Amino acid sequence: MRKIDPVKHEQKRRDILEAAGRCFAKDGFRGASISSICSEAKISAGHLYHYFASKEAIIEAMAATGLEHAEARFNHLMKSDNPIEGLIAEIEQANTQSCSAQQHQIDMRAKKQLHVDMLAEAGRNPAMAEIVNQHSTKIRGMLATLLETAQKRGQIDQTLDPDLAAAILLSAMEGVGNMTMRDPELDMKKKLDMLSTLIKRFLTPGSGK
Amino acid sequence: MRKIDPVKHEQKRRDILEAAGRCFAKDGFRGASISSICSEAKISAGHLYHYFASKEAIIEAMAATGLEHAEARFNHLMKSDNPIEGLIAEIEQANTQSCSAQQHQIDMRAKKQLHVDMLAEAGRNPAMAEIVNQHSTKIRGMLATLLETAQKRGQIDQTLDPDLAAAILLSAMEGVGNMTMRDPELDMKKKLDMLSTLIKRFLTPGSGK
Amino acid sequence: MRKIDPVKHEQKRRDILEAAGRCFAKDGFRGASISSICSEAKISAGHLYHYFASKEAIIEAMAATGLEHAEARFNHLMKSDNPIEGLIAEIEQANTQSCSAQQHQIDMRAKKQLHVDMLAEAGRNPAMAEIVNQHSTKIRGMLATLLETAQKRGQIDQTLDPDLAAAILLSAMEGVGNMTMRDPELDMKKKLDMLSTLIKRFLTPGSGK
Amino acid sequence: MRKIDPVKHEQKRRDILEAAGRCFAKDGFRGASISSICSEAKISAGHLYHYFASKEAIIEAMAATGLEHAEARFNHLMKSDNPIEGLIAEIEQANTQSCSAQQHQIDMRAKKQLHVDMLAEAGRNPAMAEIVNQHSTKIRGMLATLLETAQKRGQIDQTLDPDLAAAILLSAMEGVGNMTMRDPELDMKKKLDMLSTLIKRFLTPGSGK
DNA sequence: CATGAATGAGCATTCATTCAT
DNA sequence: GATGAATGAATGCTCATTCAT
Repeated sequence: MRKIDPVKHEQKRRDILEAAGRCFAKDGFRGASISSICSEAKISAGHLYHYFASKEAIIEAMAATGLEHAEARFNHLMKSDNPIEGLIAEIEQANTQSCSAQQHQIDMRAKKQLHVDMLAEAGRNPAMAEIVNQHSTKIRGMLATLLETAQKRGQIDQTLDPDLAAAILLSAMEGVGNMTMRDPELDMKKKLDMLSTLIKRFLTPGSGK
Repeated sequence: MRKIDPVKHEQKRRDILEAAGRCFAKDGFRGASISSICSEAKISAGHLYHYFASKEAIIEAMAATGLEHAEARFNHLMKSDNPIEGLIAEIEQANTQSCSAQQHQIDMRAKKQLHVDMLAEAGRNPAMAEIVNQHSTKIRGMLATLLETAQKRGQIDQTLDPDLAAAILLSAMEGVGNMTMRDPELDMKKKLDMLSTLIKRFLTPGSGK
Repeated sequence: MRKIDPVKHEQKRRDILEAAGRCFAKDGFRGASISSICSEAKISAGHLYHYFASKEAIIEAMAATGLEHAEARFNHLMKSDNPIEGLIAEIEQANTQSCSAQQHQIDMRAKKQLHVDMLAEAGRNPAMAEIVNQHSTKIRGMLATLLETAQKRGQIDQTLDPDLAAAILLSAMEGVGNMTMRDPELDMKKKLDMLSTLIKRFLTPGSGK
Repeated sequence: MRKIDPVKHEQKRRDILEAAGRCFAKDGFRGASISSICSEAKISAGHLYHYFASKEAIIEAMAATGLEHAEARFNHLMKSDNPIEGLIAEIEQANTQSCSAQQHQIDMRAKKQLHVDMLAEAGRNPAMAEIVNQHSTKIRGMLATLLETAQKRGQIDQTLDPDLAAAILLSAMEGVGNMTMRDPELDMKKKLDMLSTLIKRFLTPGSGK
């Protein structure tokens, strides 16, 4: 007679988070209103608070799960034996819409937008800063490990500090990702080729003098 | 009957813009209120509307003048004969606080914050998108010209497309600049050294295979 | 098909009423929420409505049973042959914490708070006004009867109208009880001694001129 | 051209305070809404916040000014040479509506209601508790001084501690004042006569044994 | 020029209550 | 009996903007 169904509850949470993601991408964390999120999620204003304690909590949950997904994907792509190839695969994955053109492009754009919003938010919201920093540290660690392994194999320059090199590479990749916002007129394919070149030259052994 | 003094008027506009910059850096474009800007600028709420038609207008004007300053500084630093040296100078200028430590660091952080905010805003505000894009295009043009000249002189790799290379370089620099937000624990000096290495390897002739 | 157990039902009602009492004392009738009462009573929000039709109904039931308890205690203490002694006993009972200091003091304070809240509520809620008035009339009747008996015995001034004197005495006692709220710094023991003096002088025969 | 008119501002504050008083008396501090106060004061919801920082601030200001008025009136009535006469005058002033029957009675009732509400609020709002306590302490001091003087003149019993006696008298008066809420059916005139008797017997010299 | 009074829509959040299970 | 999901109106408060002076 009395049951708590944690599965349904969790599913609803995810639904709301997705709706919130669409609203945040369109209007920003501050610009999106609770009522717009509720409309998008097709629930009443009051009911949202059975799932999240506050707007802040929604933002944090969304940032956290979003970054976890990114992390998982990155982790998967780093399985390659060659870090250069892995990075390039990751870049292409993150910046191109391969199949279901229209819909995917929207998701892509929304993800980039959320990413930049999180960075901006991190600058003034300590909770967000910590989420972003933890995620960044994790990803950096993964890449650093990969670089170290590759160094031992002689695939990449052995004089580079793996951690610092990872930091710089990820920053550069992020910067190039943001170009969609800054310079939407540039051809994505050409940018990615040039980025590949940059990465190869940076990492290739013997190029360090 | 006497006309307004256009010089004074322009000065007041600049004062307000500076005050707005401080508020926006602290609270974001949406988070900062007109009344807080007026307090900071020491004018009354109503009076602000003699200088700007709306909050939107303030945001746009601030973005525009802010980017013009950045542009001017970049232009000045690109005067060097060697683009690699120029870029590194620019990076250091943009990421370190040389003299009046405390105050400067605050300004630095505020500028970075505003920069990211503008990027985020550009994603949803077409007016902001155009401002950011125009500025980006200008800076990219400058750097591309410089790279082209250097290619002719044989200082850098001649196989690189100057425009694309400039785009990638600027993106990477921006990404590294944003690291302060993502990973505040990393040592700035080391990051800049690594970035220099990246740029050198990317541009140095003969490294292309 | 089996009927509800009226004993259990009544017990649950009492449990809820007690929980409600704690919440109301802490946050007031308006300030306490149904959900906080349900938490305190360890039942679900919806289930409460099997026992009470509305928040209003809870408030009224709580006021009624609370006053019935007060009434019973008063009735018991008025059993004494001498009304002066009885009143003083009642005052001490109502204003001091004899044994389990800490806990009792909390209960004391909560009761006083509820008492004042009821009075305030009575001013704008006719249902509450009637409850308070009925209770007050009953208690006043008891005391009046007692005074009348004592007058016949010559224990107290015979010129006093018993009903009016009872009203005034009860009011004064209530006022002194409320002093805990108004002037918490005053010593309770001394106040009670002074109140005893007041009562004695008021009632003692021959003091009327 | 530019003027701040503090007189007008202060007048508006008072207007709002009066409107708030009416709303609070009708619905209680918690029950009255900002929007109802604004309707009553004929201003917009937002504009109220130019005059008061919060609802809390309105409540406190209203309590403070209300008690100041009461204090002033009390002070004036205590000018009499005989404290017994003064107190009785005060009681009558506070509990009867002499002239403009209808309107005054409403004010009277509203004042009593607010008084009880303040006491209830003081039990859980420290700010209100302090306001009530400060006022109470002041009034008590006045009365104690008066009693002391009268003791020296031999007008009242010299064995009573003036401060405690003042506390008890004020409490009793308050309790009787609250009777309007508890027992509205009782005749006010008779109650006041009986209260006079109580006071006289309490204070008259020689009645202490 | 410059002020600050004034507006009214909008915000995040809370709450008493209902209902399907 | 008993649960917790669901509602939607209401609350205190903020804000960009306008306007009389």
